[in-house]
Formats: sequence, C-alpha cells, structure tokens
Amino acid sequence: MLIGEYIHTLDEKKRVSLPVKFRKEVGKKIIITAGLDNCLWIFTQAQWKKISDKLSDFSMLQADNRSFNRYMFGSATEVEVDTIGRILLPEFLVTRASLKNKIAVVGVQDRIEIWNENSWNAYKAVVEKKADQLAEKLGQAGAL
Amino acid sequence: MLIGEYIHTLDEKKRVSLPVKFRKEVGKKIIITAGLDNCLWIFTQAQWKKISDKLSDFSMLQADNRSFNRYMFGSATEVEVDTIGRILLPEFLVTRASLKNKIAVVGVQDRIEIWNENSWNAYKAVVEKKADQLAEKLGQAGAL
DNA sequence: TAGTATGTGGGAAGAAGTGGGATATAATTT
DNA sequence: AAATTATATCCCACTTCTTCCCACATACTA
Repeated sequence: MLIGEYIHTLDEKKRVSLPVKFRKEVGKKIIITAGLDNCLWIFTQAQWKKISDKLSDFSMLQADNRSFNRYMFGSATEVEVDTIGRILLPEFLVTRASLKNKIAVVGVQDRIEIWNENSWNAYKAVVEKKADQLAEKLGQAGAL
Repeated sequence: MLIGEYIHTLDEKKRVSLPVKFRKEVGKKIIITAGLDNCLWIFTQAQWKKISDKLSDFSMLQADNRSFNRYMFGSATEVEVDTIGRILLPEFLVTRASLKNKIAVVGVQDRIEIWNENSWNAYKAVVEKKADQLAEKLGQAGAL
C-alpha cells in the first residue's frame, strides 16, 4: 500500500529519488504517465496492465474514449529505477506537470503521484476545506 | 476500547509517547492520518485495511473520489511504535494538525486522536455547550 | 522511603537524499 | 571517415536527517 507525502527535489538532470518506503513495492521498472489534475502518475507494471486492459474495453468508436486513451497511453513511459532509488523523468512530462525544483511525491493506495510542490499544497488546501462534505458524502455511501 | 484523555509532549524530534493504556490495543505498527476537525487519527492495521478496502471501490476517474483518496492516503503513514512506546510523527502531519509542544492524546472508542492541546480544549468547550442539544437529537434518533 | 513505571530529553551511528564528475554512446561537422 | 561536441548513463561522495539507544526525571505504588 502506497501512502504518505514526501517533499523531494527534482535535480538539474530531471532526477527524483523515490521515498524508501515506496521502493520495494514498485520494483525496478515502473510506468509513468500524465495523470489527472496536472500531476504525474506512477504505476507498477502489474498495475499498469490492469488499467490498460480496462481502458481497452472502452469502445474506440466514441470520441471521448479515444481522447482519453490517447491521453493515458500517449504519455506513458517505462522508466527504470536506478541503483540508489532514483528515476529519470522525461522532459515532456516535467513540462506537463509544471514541475520545478521542489516536488511532492504522494502515495495514493496503488499509485504514486508526482506534483509540483506548490500545486500540491494548493490542491490540499482546497480539499481540506471540502473534507467534511466529502466525508459526509462517502459516509452515506457506506464507506466509513 | 480506547478511552480517556492524556496531555503529552511533542518533543523537538516530533515524537509522542502513547499512553500506556493504549499500547497493548494498538500493537507495534499503526497507521496515522489526518482526521476531520483538524486532528490526527491513529488506526490499527486491521482497521486501516477495512477503510482502505472501502475506498478502493471508488473510481479514480471521478474528481471527488480522487480528492478524497488523495486526502486519505496521501496523509496516511505507517509508523512503528518504538521500544518505549513512542511514535514519530512526520513533519507534514504535525503541520496539518497545528501541533505544538503540548498535545492531547484522546481515546475515541476504536481510534486514538491527536490534537493540539488548545484546539482540543476549545473543541471540548464548544461541544459541552451543545451537549444538551446533541443528546436531545440522539435521543430522538433512538440512540440511547 | 525505596522501588517501579511512565514520560522526556539528547547523543551517536547509520541511512537517505542530493549533487557532481567520469565514462560511454550518439550526433554533428569538417 | 575522423574528430569534436553533445547527450545520456553510471558511479561515487558529501551532507543532512532519521533512527536507535541510553540516561534522567517525575510520579505513583508498595
């Protein structure tokens, strides 16, 4: 289970070290792609297979599905974790997620998210304000 | 059953000792996360599993679910209880709950809550004033 | 009053994160 | 085709933070 938030550095060579707590779970090869809400998503290979299988079930005949598939698949890249636990982010993904020197590495159950630090803080602030409402809603859904 | 309120210290290294009465019940590894009303929640691993299983049913394609999952998982951390019954709080959770030197450790049925001492006192004061009304409401609902 | 249990504080060893350099590979120019 | 430049990958070293351990203080109990 991937949980927790870590503030790490994106160095000049576009490298990020993964938090130690995540390394065992994600393995040596990961899939990184553009996520929703202007962050990057990192999946294990197994997880990615699940997702891509699901996505391929959607009909190619619908424009929305085509767009979304292009979005997810088009930006997906396989990346190796180096000997000391770092990954190298492709330039276009750095741009896509507006990553600067300080980034947030966030564990969200079965994926890792990479955020620009400021965007992440801003996002959190918004969600925190709404948290009660969200909890209420989910409570009604029988979640907690 | 976790009950009672204890005022403990958050030392410079962000450590808090758990009240002895709670230790047996929570075990050696716990999950700590940002709760509602600006406090932290501590769960046993078993409880956390229940919660996360529920949450995994929600699709990541819906914005509200993404928000809540990020909130719950992103702010959760697995923490070990050290040999003398202390836990180490990650910086971002200390910030989230505005914890200072003095904190309140509160047993609430099946979870432990961590509060800034002042916030806790303020919260208690408010609830006390409303207690009659709350009781009335619960009585009508047939709770007691 | 002595002994035990709980809570608090700090120092030292180790690990994690970050930065920089060297080597190999590819590309471009003459 | 050779040489030089550029790019990328691998490896090493430094620094900072974390973790583990031990010691002290206070409070409670016998």
